[in-house]
Amino acid sequence: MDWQDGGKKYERKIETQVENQDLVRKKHLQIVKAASELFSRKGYHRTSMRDIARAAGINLSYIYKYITSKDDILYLFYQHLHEQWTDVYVQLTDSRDENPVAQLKKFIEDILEVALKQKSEILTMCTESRHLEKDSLYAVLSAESEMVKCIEQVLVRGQNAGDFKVEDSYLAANIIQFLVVIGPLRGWNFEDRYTFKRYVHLLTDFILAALGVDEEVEGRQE
Amino acid sequence: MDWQDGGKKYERKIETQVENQDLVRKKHLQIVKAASELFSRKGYHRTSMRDIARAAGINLSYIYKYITSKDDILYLFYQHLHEQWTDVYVQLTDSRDENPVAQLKKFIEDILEVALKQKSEILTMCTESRHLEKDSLYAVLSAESEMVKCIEQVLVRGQNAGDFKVEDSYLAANIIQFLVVIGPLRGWNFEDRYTFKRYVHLLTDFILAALGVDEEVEGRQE
Amino acid sequence: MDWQDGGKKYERKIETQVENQDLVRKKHLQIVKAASELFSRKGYHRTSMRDIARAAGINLSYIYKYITSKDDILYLFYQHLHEQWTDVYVQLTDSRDENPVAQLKKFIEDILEVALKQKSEILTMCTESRHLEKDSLYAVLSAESEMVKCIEQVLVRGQNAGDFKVEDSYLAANIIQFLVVIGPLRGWNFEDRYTFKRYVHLLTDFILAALGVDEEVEGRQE
Amino acid sequence: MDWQDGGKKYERKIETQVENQDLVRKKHLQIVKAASELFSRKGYHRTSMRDIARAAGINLSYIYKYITSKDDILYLFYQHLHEQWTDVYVQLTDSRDENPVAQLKKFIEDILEVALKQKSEILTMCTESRHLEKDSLYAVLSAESEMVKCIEQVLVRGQNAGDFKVEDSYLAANIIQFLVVIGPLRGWNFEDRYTFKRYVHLLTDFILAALGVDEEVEGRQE
DNA sequence: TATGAATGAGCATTCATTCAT
DNA sequence: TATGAATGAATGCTCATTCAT
Repeated sequence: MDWQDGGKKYERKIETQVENQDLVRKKHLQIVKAASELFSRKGYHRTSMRDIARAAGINLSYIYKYITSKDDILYLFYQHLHEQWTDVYVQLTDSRDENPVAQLKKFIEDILEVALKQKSEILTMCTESRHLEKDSLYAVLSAESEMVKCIEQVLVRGQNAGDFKVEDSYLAANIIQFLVVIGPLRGWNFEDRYTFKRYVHLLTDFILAALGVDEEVEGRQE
Repeated sequence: MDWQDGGKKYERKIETQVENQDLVRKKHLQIVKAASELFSRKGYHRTSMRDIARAAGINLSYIYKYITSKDDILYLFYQHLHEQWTDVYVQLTDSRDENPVAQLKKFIEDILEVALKQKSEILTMCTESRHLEKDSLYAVLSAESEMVKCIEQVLVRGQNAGDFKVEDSYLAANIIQFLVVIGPLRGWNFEDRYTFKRYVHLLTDFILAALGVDEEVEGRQE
Repeated sequence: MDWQDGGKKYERKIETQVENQDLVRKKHLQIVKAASELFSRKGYHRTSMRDIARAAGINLSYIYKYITSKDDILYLFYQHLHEQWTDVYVQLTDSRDENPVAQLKKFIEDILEVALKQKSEILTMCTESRHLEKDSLYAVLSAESEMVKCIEQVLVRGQNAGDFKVEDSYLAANIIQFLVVIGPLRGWNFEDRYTFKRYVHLLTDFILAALGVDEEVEGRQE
Repeated sequence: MDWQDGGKKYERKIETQVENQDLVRKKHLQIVKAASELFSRKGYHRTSMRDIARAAGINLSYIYKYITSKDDILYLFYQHLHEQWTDVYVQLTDSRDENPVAQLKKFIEDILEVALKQKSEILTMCTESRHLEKDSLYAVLSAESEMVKCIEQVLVRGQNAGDFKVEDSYLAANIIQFLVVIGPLRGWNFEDRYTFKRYVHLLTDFILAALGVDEEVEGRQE
């Protein structure tokens, strides 16, 4: 089962009072954009529905035509972030004919690029996920679990091909998934210490070394 | 500069209306113990001062003699957690005559043991830290930064001794510090998939491999 | 002045934006049927316009072409109930040549039958009437007052004929009008304690006895 | 089982955050007095917690130390009214040695006097009772049912003594209980049509006649 | 005739905090 | 040292109603 199918399976439906699906999508986007910025700046709990309504330019009560509770917005926020990740994971899954090492390198670079754009959102994503209601949380966790599976598949293939030495591919996949968000989570500003390119290089090297890949040939340097 | 001195430097003072320092310490402990459990269960924002007072067995208004705001309690919570880590970092710093590889191994094992005990607190710590007020946040971040420095020193020593191959010791130290909390952060129950011992082994191997240590001699297995 | 004329006199006009009177009647009926059920189940205030619109199958905004405010619907609800009573009162008035005792007996039986059908509506009618706006309330009260007058006329005739002994026919008429709804108001389920027939018998006896009618001849029993 | 014992059995407890029972009673009284007036004037749903707080002279949030929800206030309102009735029912029960006819007469006079004082409250009581939450409603209904039992006992005794002719004492008791509140329920202002004394006389006569008491000796008149 | 989009005012309730003693 | 009484501001959410088409 790959990411694309798996992710859909556990998707939670947001109930709306408006039928027009285009409009729903548009308003959801409007809401989620406003909320993203606010959640990232003040956190979920310190952001009031009033704040969101104002920032989204939608009347407070009217927002409730498109969602049923504040939790929906948090879930929309996750969905929105995940959507931007999907491409990268789909590509990772689709490129199964390539050399696993190259595959993984590409993936790390791509996902870090996405993560760079979502810097503050990712922090929010990680810190607020526990405040999701049960259903939403389950949907988010299962989406994440699908992503980890994608990585794991690559590791297993690489292991079989003799490219990687991994004792436990599940843990390794989790660690990798975890490491690609370390930057936003620790609040690093890449201008301060590393260029983005160097950061990608260092993190890739760390991961590949951990997977037992002998990288000495390479001499990329800034 | 080592962890013990450094940590103190940036400590934020909590202003109390009570002089007796012993009493203050005692009450703070009472408060923090109650709050830890509540924060871990419900999160910072969903925990009310009333909840804390009740759980701590201290009159709500009386609590304000020992703190000035709810944020103080969150800060106390961090202090309390960090204190339990300090020993491990102090030991890491003190054992500078040992072989860096052994030193690091010991450190990882020790810190994972502490982290295991604090499972839910660590999750809370990571998810709620951003809700600290500016001063508190700064104090916490600088404490963390000191811890990272301790790790970095070991890496540098190991690098110089030819034990480690690390291109950037700062990033590596950060990653290690980050990885030792991956378990609580992802909510892993070790009973489910790994024994604690195996988990320590796998994570240690991953890190050592990333640092270029050739571990093939070892064959620890459960 | 009799019921039919009297009732019309004080009728409050519901202003509509639609001319076609047939259509208005049709929509009003649609609305009132939906509202009846909802009011009876949840009460007036807990029933939202949205609920009514949905239940009636009419677009929410479109409803406002046929009414001007929610209060109008409550008034329509009363009108609708009263209409079902009218027949009984008209018949009571029309049968002025009969023996007053027989007349009253027939009336009680008929009105209880209607009341049985409207069980939950009657409860709603009595409990929500005070929430009518001034004009509507006045219209409803005057309609009720006409009904009481119908009963009073019978009592007066019976008194003059020596069938009844009533010191104050106005109060007696009011009491009778009041007693015929006691069942729904107290929420009695006739299956539990009485059959409907026995209930009619008991109530009729009570009223006739109060009016000084000597009923000993009769021996109706279930 | 008599009213006093029976009533207590089903009493619902209102949970407070304040221990001091005297204070609780005092505040409850303050709240209930304000609420009575407001409920009677505007009805339960149109009365906001803010209204009540303002009228009671208690800070809105502080009210919640003494109650847990708005429904509690409605229940308090019933309790408060019922308390004023209790005396009359206790007296009715205690006077079981007297002549049932006299007993009943006294009861009707007493209860009408109480009802006169509570004119608008009684209307509210009857119209809003259905909006009580389940538990509260059950408590109120069982209290009412105890009152009816008190009346029924008198009827049964009178029946056995040959004073009353009642085919079904349960229904008769219910009717009597119902009739004593007819005045407030129909919104009668006694100044308009009857003096209070005459009203008592007329209603008493109606009830006694219905119970088959031959009243012709009496000639009370205004 | 009919509809979907939109609004402002209001709701019950909770909170961190302070006052008075 | 310790407590119970009290407060103001805010929160998520709902509602009757109107607008624009």
